[in-house]
Amino acid sequence: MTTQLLSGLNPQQAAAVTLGPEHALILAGAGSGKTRVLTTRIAWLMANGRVSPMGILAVTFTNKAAREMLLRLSTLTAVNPKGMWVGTFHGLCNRMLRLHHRDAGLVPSFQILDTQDQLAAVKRLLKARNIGEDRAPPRQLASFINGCKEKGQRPADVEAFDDYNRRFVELYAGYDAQCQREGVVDFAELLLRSHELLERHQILREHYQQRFRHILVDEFQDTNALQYGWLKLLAGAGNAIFAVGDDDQSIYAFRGADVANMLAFEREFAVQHRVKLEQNYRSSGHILDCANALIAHNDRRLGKDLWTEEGAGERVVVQELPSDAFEAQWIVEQVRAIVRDGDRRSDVGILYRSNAQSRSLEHALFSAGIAYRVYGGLRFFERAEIKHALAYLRLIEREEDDGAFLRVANFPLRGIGTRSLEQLQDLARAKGCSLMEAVRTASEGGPGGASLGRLRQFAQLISRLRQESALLALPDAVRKVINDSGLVAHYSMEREGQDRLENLEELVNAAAAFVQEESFGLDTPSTLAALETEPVGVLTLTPLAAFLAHASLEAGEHQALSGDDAVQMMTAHAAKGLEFRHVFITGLEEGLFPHENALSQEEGLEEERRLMYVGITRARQRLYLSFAQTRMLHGHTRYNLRSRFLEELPDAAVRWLSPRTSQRSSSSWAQPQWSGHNAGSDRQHQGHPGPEPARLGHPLLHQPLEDQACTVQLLVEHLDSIHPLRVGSRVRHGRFGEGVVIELEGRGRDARAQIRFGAHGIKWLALSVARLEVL
DNA sequence: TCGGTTCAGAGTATT
DNA sequence: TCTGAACCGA
Repeated sequence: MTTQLLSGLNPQQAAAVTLGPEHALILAGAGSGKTRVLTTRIAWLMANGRVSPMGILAVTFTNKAAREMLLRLSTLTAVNPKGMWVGTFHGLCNRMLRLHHRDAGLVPSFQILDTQDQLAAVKRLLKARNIGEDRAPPRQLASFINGCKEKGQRPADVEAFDDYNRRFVELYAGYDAQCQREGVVDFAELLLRSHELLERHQILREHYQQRFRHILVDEFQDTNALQYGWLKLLAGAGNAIFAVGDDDQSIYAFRGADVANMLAFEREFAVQHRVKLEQNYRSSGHILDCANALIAHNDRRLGKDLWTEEGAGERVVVQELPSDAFEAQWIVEQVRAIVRDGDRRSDVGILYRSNAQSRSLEHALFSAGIAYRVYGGLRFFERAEIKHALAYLRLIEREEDDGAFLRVANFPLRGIGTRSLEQLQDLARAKGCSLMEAVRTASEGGPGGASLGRLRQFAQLISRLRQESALLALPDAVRKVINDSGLVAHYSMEREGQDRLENLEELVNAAAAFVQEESFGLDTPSTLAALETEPVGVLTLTPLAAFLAHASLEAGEHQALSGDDAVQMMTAHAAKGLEFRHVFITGLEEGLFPHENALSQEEGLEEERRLMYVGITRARQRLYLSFAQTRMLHGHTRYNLRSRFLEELPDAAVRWLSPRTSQRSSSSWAQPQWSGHNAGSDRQHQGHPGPEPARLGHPLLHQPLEDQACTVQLLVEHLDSIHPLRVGSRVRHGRFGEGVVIELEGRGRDARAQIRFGAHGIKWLALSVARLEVL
């Protein structure tokens, strides 16, 4: 049985899987079979009787990763993994808090605020305190609160060093009080509460320490201080942490992730076993050479080199284009060629640094009639109509939920205006009760007669729904709520309400699917057995409360914009964990990728490089890198240098399709190096390794005839804009002295340059007027 | 309460 | 340039 588990693993993987019950750090390179090692380890531990299913805790960051792990486990073992503690940090903390809600100081059916809800709660707090949003910007306050919580700090722990800060701390305290009153917790609170629970309750802590003999952590490099602290509390004397991560793929420092946790873990736990997984099963050799060479430019690394048993494959293609529009057009051509060669559109991933870049790409793909799908839009449970329906459900579950009350008291419209709601809030504040309670007790001094009647009707609607839905199965209850609340009627009246109606219907389906999943997980005999020592709390949660928690913790799929076989477009961040046969990384320009905001500190640059590394290692077979000489950004045409990352790739693994200028700062504009003849246009698809780049001619001239007129026109326009300055050029000005060009825009007489002068700061100068000496 | 206008800001993102 | 949010008048 165990030999079968180990078959097909390479020596390092097998070593990791079969490590003894001690702490271990697994450095798992991209495409090295990380998930396989994690799940096989769990299966192996159980198969050898080293641990029972309930002795395992496996934690990931995303629901997707958790699902993947459960799926693989179900193929590796006979145990139903649903009852095991496998999930996201937030999911597991939620589970723990439900079980021990009393010790955690929470009501049993506490609700979870997502980011939107949290922001609304913060705004409500500011309003209640009459604090203008200019004095405390809600977003800033929310992120301050989250930042504190992620460092493990309650208001009392935060050092208030100035008045501004003191106000934030004060508001943080007010926010926590408001949440407590309403019985809601935000995402960070789930973790912090759970941390405090373990910290303060020795018996509980020891119970879990003894129970979870093996703690397995996925993507360890992404843990923040609080998550690491939580793991430390769970790690008692007799258990083992199996941490899997890749410092080279740490790209979330900006949201609190701290790679240093990897080293801290080795040190604090006196980790004896560090296993490196370096054999890559995804990409061909040239692609890996690029990845290795690039990441070698980072200083702070644990050190790792990817290799493959497969061949070198095709060289990585680099293409320079005159503008973002041309870049998009070039990609369209390549995708067409790929499809002509028999691959699917969905084999293609197009990556970019920032979402704004998707526009020109979408435009080109759309015009070319190529189906594409952009990741990153609104997700199912984040849609307004769904949030509305959920707000009704939340009020039914817990009438103290003022956030939900305010969201739907007057939606659909029932004549309860802002004014009445404000009065009601004042009343509730004065009485120290919830809005719903305030409606019930309001007589005089509250909202005026007519409004009060409507408010009472609303309150009656909610209690009627509560009573009636209690008798129904969850999906039927959801259907009743969306109908009787008037949501369905409202959206059927709306011109563009059809999609929203469909989404509401989908919510009913989601509830049905949820009920089915849950009953699988909790009612099968094997998992009940696994849960036998579990306090009953989790089983007493109503299906509705459980569904609401599910809706908050799992926002659902990103919307798909087009059919099944579609080109996949996303940011490099979103691509982490995915792979494509063919990958385009676009916009490889200084200021974009690496992003300008990251350039000021060395750490920022290294993170950008890791992001590039993540992008490169997504490709299985072919990798296309492109950059544009000019790009429209924020309404200005920017003239960017090509990305330094391109210089960091090994020549032998790369094929430049466009002539490679020797200096990144040299002007390829002043001396266009393409021949201007339509040489080589009979080639089926340039972009694949083929004839000498020098003989290619400018790739744009390979466009179909009907497009060529416009192409030439565009080229002429671009040539018109020649001037000797580039971003980065050093110049001298009579009055301001020496400076550096940081941006260029306009052309001809309108051309302007933004220049940073030492003592005189940053200035915009018209090139036709200013006397500039280029240094 | 809606619709239009104005204004600022513009990175990456999971739960 | 474009977008989302805030604000004001009907």
